[in-house]
Amino acid sequence: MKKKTSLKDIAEKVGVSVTLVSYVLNNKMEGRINKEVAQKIRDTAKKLNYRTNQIAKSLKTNKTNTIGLIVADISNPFHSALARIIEDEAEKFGYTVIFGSSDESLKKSDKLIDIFLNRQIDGLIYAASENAEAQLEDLIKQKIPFVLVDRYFPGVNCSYVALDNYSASFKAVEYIIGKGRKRIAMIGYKSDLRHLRDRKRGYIAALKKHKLETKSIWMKEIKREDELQQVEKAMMELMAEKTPIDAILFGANRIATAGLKYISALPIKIPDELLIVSFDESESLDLFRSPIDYIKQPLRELGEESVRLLLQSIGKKSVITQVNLQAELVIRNL
Amino acid sequence: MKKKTSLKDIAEKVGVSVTLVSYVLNNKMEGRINKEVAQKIRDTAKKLNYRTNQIAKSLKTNKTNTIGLIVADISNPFHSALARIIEDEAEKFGYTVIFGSSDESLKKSDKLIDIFLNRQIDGLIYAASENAEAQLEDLIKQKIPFVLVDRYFPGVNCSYVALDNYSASFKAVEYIIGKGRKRIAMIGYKSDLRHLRDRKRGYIAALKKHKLETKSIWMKEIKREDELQQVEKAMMELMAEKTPIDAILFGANRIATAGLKYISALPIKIPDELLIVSFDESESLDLFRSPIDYIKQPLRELGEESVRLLLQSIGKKSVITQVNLQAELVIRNL
DNA sequence: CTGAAAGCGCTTACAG
DNA sequence: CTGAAAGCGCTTACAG
Repeated sequence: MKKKTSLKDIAEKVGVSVTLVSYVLNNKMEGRINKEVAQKIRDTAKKLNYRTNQIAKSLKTNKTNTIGLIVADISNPFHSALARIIEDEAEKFGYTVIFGSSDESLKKSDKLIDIFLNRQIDGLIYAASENAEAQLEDLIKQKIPFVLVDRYFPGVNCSYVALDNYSASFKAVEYIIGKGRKRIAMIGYKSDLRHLRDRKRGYIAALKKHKLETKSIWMKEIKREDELQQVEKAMMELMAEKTPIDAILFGANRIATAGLKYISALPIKIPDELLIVSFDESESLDLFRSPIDYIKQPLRELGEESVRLLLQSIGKKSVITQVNLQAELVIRNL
Repeated sequence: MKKKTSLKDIAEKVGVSVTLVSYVLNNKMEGRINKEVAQKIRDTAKKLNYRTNQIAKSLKTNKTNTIGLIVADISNPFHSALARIIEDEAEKFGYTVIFGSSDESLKKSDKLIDIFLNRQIDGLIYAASENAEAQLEDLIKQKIPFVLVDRYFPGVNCSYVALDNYSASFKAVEYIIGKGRKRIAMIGYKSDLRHLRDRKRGYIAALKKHKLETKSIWMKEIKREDELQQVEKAMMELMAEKTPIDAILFGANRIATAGLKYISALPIKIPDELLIVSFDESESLDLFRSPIDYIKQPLRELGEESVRLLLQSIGKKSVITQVNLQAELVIRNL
C-alpha cells in the first residue's frame, strides 16, 4: 500500500500550517479563515485524494464513532433483521457497527466485550444471555455506555429496549382461548432469561384467568442444543395424550420452525384440529399448509430505540431508560 | 467515563520505563527481561485493570486488525449466514468485522467503502453489485486488499470466492430433465451481474444440450423492486399457457420464497405437476407442502476461503486467486 | 537487561 | 486570520 496523504502533505503543498488544514477540512472557524486559502486547501485535499485517518482522529478525540453489537447469532433472522435496522439507524448519526455473536455463551460475550472495549467503541448494544448479571454490573461500574436489546435482567439497573413479553404471550393465549380452545400447550426454551420466563408467565396467567386447565406437561421446556430433536420429542409427547391438545404456542421462531417441520408430516388439520400461534415472524409461517398466526415484534422500534438510547447515554450522564414495547398479534386464519 | 489506565500509569507504579511495560505486555524480548520485573508489571497491569488501547496501537503499527464486510443486505439469510462464518473465521486470526449493507446500490457501497477506508480497515470482503467495475479498479489502484465474495466481474482482475453458478444451474436443469420434464422455466433477476447471468446461461445450455425447447417467455427476468408482485406476475404468465410448464428453477432464495407463496395458493400437485428446484437453502423450502429440491451453496467454504484469501493478500504482495466452488444439488423427492 | 526519544496523524488551546 | 507546540497512547530502533 503506498503512503497515504496526510494533513501535513497538504499543508506543505499549499504552504500553510497543519492547523489550518485541519480547521478547513473540519469546517471549523469558518468565518475566520481566508476564503481563497480554504478553497486551495480543499482543492489540494481532493487532488491528493486525502482521506481522514479516523484512527488518529479517534486517538486524539477519544471518540471512535463505533458501536459494538453483540447478539446471540447474527445468522438468526431475528438478530440479522435487528442488526440491519441498527446499522441504518447508527449510520444516520455517523456511527459504524462492529458485531459479534455470543452463541448465548458468557465466555464468548466476555471475550467480545473485551475486544470491543480495546477498540474503544463508544457504546454497546447487547442482547445479553443467561447469567450476565455480573458482567453487566461490571460494565456499569466501568461506566461503559450500553443498552440491552431484546433481553432484560430484573436485578440490573440499566437501559434496555425489549418486548413486553408477558403481555404478548398473554394476549396470544387469550386470542387462542377466544377461538374456543381448551387444551393449550406451549413450547419454550428452558431458560432463566427473564424475557423467556415472561412468555411462559403470560401463558400461564391467561389460562388461569380464564379458568382453563394448566397441565405441567403442556408447558414444554426444551434446551437449545438439538433443537430439532427436542421440539420433536416435545411434540410427540403432546400429541400422544388420549385427548390431544387443540392449540399450541411456540415460544420463539426457531422452535416454530422445528415444530412446523414436525407437524408438516402429520395428518392433522390446521387450524381446525390444532391452532398454532408463534412468537416472531418467519418464512416458515407463511409457507406452512395454512398460514400461521404470530406475535409480531416491533423490530424497527427495537432497533431504532436502542440506538437512540445508546447515543443519548454516550457522553451525557446516563439516564436509565427501560422500554417494553407492545407486540402486535398477526391473525391470518379468520 | 473515568480515565483508563495506560502503559505510563503502569510504568510509574512499577518504577520502570514505558518501553519495558510495552515489551512485557506484548511478550516481546521474553528472554531478555528480568523475570521478577516482568511479573510485577503483569500484576500491576491486572490490578489497574489495564486494557490495550487498540486505537493508539493501530496508529503506530498501521494495522487495525479489522475487516470490512459489505453485503447487499445483512438481513438476507444468505448474507447473514455468510457474515456469521466470516465473523468466526476472522476471529480465529484476531480480526474483528465491521459491516454494512449496500442494498445493491453503487452509491451506498461507495459511501461504505469510504467510511471503511477512513477507519483504516486492513482489508475488505465485498459482495459487489452491478456496475462496480470502476469502483473495484479504483480499489486495485489504491492497493486496498480486498476479496469479492459471491460476485465476480469478468473484466476485473481481482480475487474472488464464488459459486460456479453456470455448472450449478446446468446440473440442476439436467436433473430436472432426467426426471422427464420437457417444459422447464426459470425465474431470475434481471441483472447483468455475472453470477446471475451464469445461472441463466447454465439453464439455457442444459436445455440446448438435451435438445429441449427454450422459449424466451420461459426465462423470466424480474426486478428486485416489488419482488413479490414481480414473481407473482411471472408465475401467472407461466401458468397461463395452454400447455403449462412442468418444471421451474428459481434463481435465488427470495425468488423462491415469493414463488412458493404464490404456488401455495394454487391446487397444483408438487412435484407431480410442477417440479421445483431453487437456488440457496431457506426455511420455505422445508415447509412447503412437499420439500423442495435446491442447489446448496458451500457457504462455509465461501466464507472461510474469502477470509483466508484476504488475510493472505494483506501485507503480502497480492497473489490473485479466483475460486469457483461447486454446488451440491440437494434432492428431497426421490 | 533497560530507557530516552522519536513518531504514527490528528486536534486544539494559546498566542500573536 | 494563522501557526507553533503539546499531547492522545502506543511501538520500536537505538544506545548503553
